[in-house]
Amino acid sequence: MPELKVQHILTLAELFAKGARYNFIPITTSSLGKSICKSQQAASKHLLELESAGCIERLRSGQKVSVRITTKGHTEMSKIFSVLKSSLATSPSFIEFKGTIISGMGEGAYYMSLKGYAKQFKAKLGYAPFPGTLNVKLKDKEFIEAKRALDAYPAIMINGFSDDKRTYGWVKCYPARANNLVDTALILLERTHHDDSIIELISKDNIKKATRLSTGSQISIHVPVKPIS
Amino acid sequence: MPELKVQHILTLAELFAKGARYNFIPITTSSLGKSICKSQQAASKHLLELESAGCIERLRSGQKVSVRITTKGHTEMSKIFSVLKSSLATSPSFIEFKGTIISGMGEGAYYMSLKGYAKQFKAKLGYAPFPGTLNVKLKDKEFIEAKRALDAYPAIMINGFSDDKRTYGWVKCYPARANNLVDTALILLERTHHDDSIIELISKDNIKKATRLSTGSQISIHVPVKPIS
DNA sequence: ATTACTATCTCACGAGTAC
DNA sequence: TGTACTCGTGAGATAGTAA
Repeated sequence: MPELKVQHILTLAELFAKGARYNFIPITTSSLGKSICKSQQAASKHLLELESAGCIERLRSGQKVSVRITTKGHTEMSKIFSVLKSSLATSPSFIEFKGTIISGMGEGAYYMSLKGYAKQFKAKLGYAPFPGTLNVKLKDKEFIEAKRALDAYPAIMINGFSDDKRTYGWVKCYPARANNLVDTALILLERTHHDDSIIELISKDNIKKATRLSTGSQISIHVPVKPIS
Repeated sequence: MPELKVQHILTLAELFAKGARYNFIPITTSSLGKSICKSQQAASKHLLELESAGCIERLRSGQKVSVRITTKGHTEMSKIFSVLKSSLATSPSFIEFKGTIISGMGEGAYYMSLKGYAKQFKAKLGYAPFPGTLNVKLKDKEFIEAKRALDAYPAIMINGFSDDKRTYGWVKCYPARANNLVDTALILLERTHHDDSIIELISKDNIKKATRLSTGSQISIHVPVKPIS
């Protein structure tokens, strides 16, 4: 944590902006006050405090006062800057879901086996999924929100299609890893009868077997995403 | 000026660092308090204020609370960031001197005409200077400091030499522009009898004539320098 | 015009505590 | 455990003013 007082940050930034890093810059406390949206008195105090903190130097020639930022002032500012920089640079490399396995498997199997989907899965995911989806009831609102967030990320699109009877909606696939053990894909469906708190997973093999999990078990799903710039 | 309160900057930065930009992150006010070196109460208030400012959203699931930074929060943070960024990026492209022309011209002429200097001037500056230097009395301490600052920048070096009688010191030349009118060079001498408050200028032609200035006139000298990274 | 002192006010913070 | 209230203290701000 930088030792620069937070309320001095913008004042020091203003001095930098005025070019006071490398030369003594003539400045009045009232103009500085206006720049930082504070009173003349506040600006005066800031300068006094920055000076005694060793962040700036002042030169007086009679009435006029000039200010220059010291190396320490520069260092302190850089510290703050890099804290903010690294903060803003943070972007997720994955989105995590936690929940409980619920029944499922029945209806999903029907869809997975439809040729219109199966062919695309094979082509785009590299495998024909085990016939059936694993349904997971999300534990918390937080994960329901995460599901919405995930929706904004690019996915592998499985297109919808029609047969004689009806039309089938698209499916968005997000390759993921369940319990850090099994490769799977989280799927978002164009049309679903599930509520928001349920997500579905598909996999090459039977996930329940592979993870030795059964209905009621806790499961965590780790979905890698490309950081948004 | 950003509307984010300054004391919230580090708190928001901490939330960013925890990854709260893209997902709801579970966080307790006491852990947040520790992170920002404040009390649990302060952290709680910061969150309340950031929330009502529209910078964050909170989700409660019973006991647990999760926080996510909104687009506005991101925007506000970015504003602060770019203020600091542009401030720190500021570096001088020139150093300015202001002063009064004083006599001079006499002694300087002698040195300028010495072959040991004249040859180097011709080779390194591209011209043989008008025989004589223009002496400028700096107006303020600020400019005396600027002179010291200038000394740290790379210059065109005119080497010292010896003849039968004595040795002559080096001369550092900084190409400059006087009154935004005449190309000149500010010179710093290894040995000088002048005090700190006087600088000397050389030029291809007679500066006084070119600028129509005479002893006692105000003059400003603009010395371009390469920004320090 | 300046800077910076004193007095006053506001509000940020921490302590204690209810829920 | 949590969050967030009230309240007291003091830092940080402004107003007025001296130099």
